[in-house]
Amino acid sequence: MPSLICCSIHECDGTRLTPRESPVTARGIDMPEERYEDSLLYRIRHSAAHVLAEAMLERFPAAKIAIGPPIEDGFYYDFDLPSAINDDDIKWVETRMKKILSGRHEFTRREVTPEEARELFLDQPYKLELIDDLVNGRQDDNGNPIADPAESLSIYTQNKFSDLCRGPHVESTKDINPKAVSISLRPPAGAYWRGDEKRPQLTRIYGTAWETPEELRDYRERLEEAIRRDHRVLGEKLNLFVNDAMVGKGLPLWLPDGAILRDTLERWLRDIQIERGYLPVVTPHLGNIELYKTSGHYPYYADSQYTPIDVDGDEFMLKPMNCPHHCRIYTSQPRSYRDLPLRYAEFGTVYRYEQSGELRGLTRVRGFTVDDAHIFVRPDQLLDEFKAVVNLIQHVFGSLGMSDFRARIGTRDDASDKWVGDSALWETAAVAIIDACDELGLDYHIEAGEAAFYGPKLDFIVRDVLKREWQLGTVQVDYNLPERFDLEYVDRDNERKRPVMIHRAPFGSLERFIGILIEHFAGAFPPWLAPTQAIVIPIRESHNAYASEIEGLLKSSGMRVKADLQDRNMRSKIRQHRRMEIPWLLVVGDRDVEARTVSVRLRGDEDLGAMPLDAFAAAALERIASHSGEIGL
RNA sequence: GCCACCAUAGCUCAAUUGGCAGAGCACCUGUUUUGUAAACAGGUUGUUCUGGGUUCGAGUCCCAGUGGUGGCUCCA
Repeated sequence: MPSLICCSIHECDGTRLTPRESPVTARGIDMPEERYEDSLLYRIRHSAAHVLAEAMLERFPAAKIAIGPPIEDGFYYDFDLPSAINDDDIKWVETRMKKILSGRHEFTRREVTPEEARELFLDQPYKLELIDDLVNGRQDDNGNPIADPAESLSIYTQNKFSDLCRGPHVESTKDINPKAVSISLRPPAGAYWRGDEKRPQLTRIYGTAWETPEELRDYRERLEEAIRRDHRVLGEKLNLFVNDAMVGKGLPLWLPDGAILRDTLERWLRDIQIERGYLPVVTPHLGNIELYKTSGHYPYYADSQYTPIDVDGDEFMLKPMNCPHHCRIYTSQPRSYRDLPLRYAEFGTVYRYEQSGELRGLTRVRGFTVDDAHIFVRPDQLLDEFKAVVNLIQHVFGSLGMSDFRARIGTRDDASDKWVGDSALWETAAVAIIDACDELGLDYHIEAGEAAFYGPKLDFIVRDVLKREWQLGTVQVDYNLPERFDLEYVDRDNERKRPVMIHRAPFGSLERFIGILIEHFAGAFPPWLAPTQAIVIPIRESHNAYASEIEGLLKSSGMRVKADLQDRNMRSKIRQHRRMEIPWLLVVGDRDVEARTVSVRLRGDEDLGAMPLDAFAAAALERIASHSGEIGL
C-alpha cells in the first residue's frame, strides 16, 4: 500500500534530536559538534524540568508526576492533575520556578536500591511503574526485552524536590538564568501516558530554557517568524486557499491565485514526466469496493476510509489510493516484456478519513491530490528504474531549492508481523533501494519498521515552520499488488511472469507540498511560480493607457501581469503589491511613456530604475523560463 | 478520536462587577493626479459561531453542538 502521504515523526523522547543548538567553537578552532545529550543546554533543560515539577507540586499537591525530558528548544513535564490548569496557574508556576532558580539549590545525585525508590515514590504511581520497568528490564509491546534490568537507580534532588532520573543535571540552580526560562510560551497540552491512547491522558506543560536571556529573546523571535511564514497565515494573506466550514473540515478550497500556483506546478511536473517516458492515465473518484478487497486495503484499513456508498446494491468507495485502478489498467491488455517499464502517471485525487484533531491547513487534509505514478517493471529493470525515480525526485526538490529534507529508507523489522510477501524478495528490494541511493550519493538513513506493509520504501521528509515533520516524496517497491491483481507479462522465453511495481510520488500530495512550499519561500515565490509576476503601476491617470498597453504586450508574451488602474496614489499601490510579494513592480510615468521604458522595482527593496520595455520583457521571461529564484534583472 | 484553550464587521482587535456593540485597515462615494512602503473628507458594514438555559437585562455566566488553535494518538 502506498503510504503516499503520511508519517510524521513525533519527537518526544529527545533521542532523535539533532545536536545543532550547541556548535562548539573554542578560540577559533572548530571543534566537532557536541551531542545535544552532552551539552550544557541539555542539562539546563533537564534541570529546569525538575524545577517545573517542584513548582507544580506546590501548586497542585495532589498532582501525580510522570516524565519530564529535554526536547528540541526546551523541555516538558507530564502531570496527572486533579483539575484543569489555567493561565493563572501557569503564571504562578512560572513565577515560582524563577524564584526557586534564583536560590542556590544544588542538584545532588544519590544511588538507591529499588526498595528505597519505591518507598520514596509511594504515592507516585507513574514513578512506581517506571521503577518496575527499570528493575525488570524494559520490554516492548511484544514482550521482547529492550533494556537490561537495573540493579540500582539514581535520584536527583534539588531544593525540596526529588525525582527518579538518570541525569545529567547542572550542578546548581545558579547555573540556570531564571530570565532565560519560560513556560508560558506554549499552551499546556494533553498527552497519553507512555504515548498509549488507552492509558490515562496527562497534562503536558512545555517550557523553554536557554543559557542567556538573549537566546530566549531570539527564540521568541523565531517563533514569531514561524507564525509569519505559516502557510495558513500566508494562504489567507496571499489569497491562495480557504477552509470553509460549510464545505467541510480538511477539504480546502483553492482560490484563483492558489490554483494558478498549483496548476503551474502540475504542468511543470507533467512535462518532466512526459520527457521521462511516463504515460498519462485518468481514473474516477469512486470505485467498487471489490477493487479494494482485491488490493487488500479493505477492510484492513477501513478506519481511514469513508463509509461505502450504495450504488444499485453494490458498495462503492471514495478512492483512498490510485494503485488498484492503475493495476486494472495494466490488466486491460496482455503485456509483453517489451512493454516494460510501463509508467502510468495521474494527478489522482484521493479521500481519506483523517482524525479531526490531526487536520491542519494544507499539510493534513481529507481530500488531496497525489502526483501518483505506478511503474511496472521486470525484475531486472528494478534498480535502474528506481534510480531514475530518485533522480526525478532530486530534480524536483533541487529545482525548487528545497535542500532541507532527510531521506529515510524504511525497512521491515522483526517486531511486527504486518509484513507480507517473501523475505527473499524483501531483501532484494531493500538492497536495490540501498544500492540505488549509494550510487546516487544520496544522504539517507535506514529506519527499521518504517516500510510499507508490502515492501521497503524511500521517503523524503521535511519539516514545516513549527518543526513538524511531513513525508513528501516517496518511492516504494511492491511485489504484493502484482500478486493480488495477478499482473503478468509474457517474457522472452514465452513464460508468463510477474512484474514488480514501483509506487512513487515526488510531491507526495499537491496540498501538502504546496503548504511546505509556501513556508519554504515565505510566500515570496520565484517568478515562475508567482501567481502574479508583474504589476504595472501608472503614476497618474494619464498614464493608464500606457500601463494597459504594457499589460497587453507582456500578457501576450505569456507573463502573468496586471495593470493597477485604481484611483489611488502610486505609493499606496507599491505598498499593497509588495505585501503580496509580487516579484516585479513596473512604475510608469511621463518619462517612461516618452522613452517607452518601465521603471522596475523589485519585490525586496531594490529600485532598478528605468529600462526599455523590451529589455525588461526579455530579462524577465528568461528568469521565468529558467525557473530562477533570482528576480534581479 | 482524546486533553486544553479560543470564536465580536471581510481582516486585526476593543467593549468596567452582566447595563445602548466600537476602532484601525478593507470596501463604497466624493475630492485629489501624485516618480517608488499608507493622499483627504464622508459613508456602509454585525444572527457578537449555532441552539438552549440563568437573569428585569447576556458579547460577557451555565449546558450542548459546530468550527479553529496547541499537543497526544493515528497516519495504507
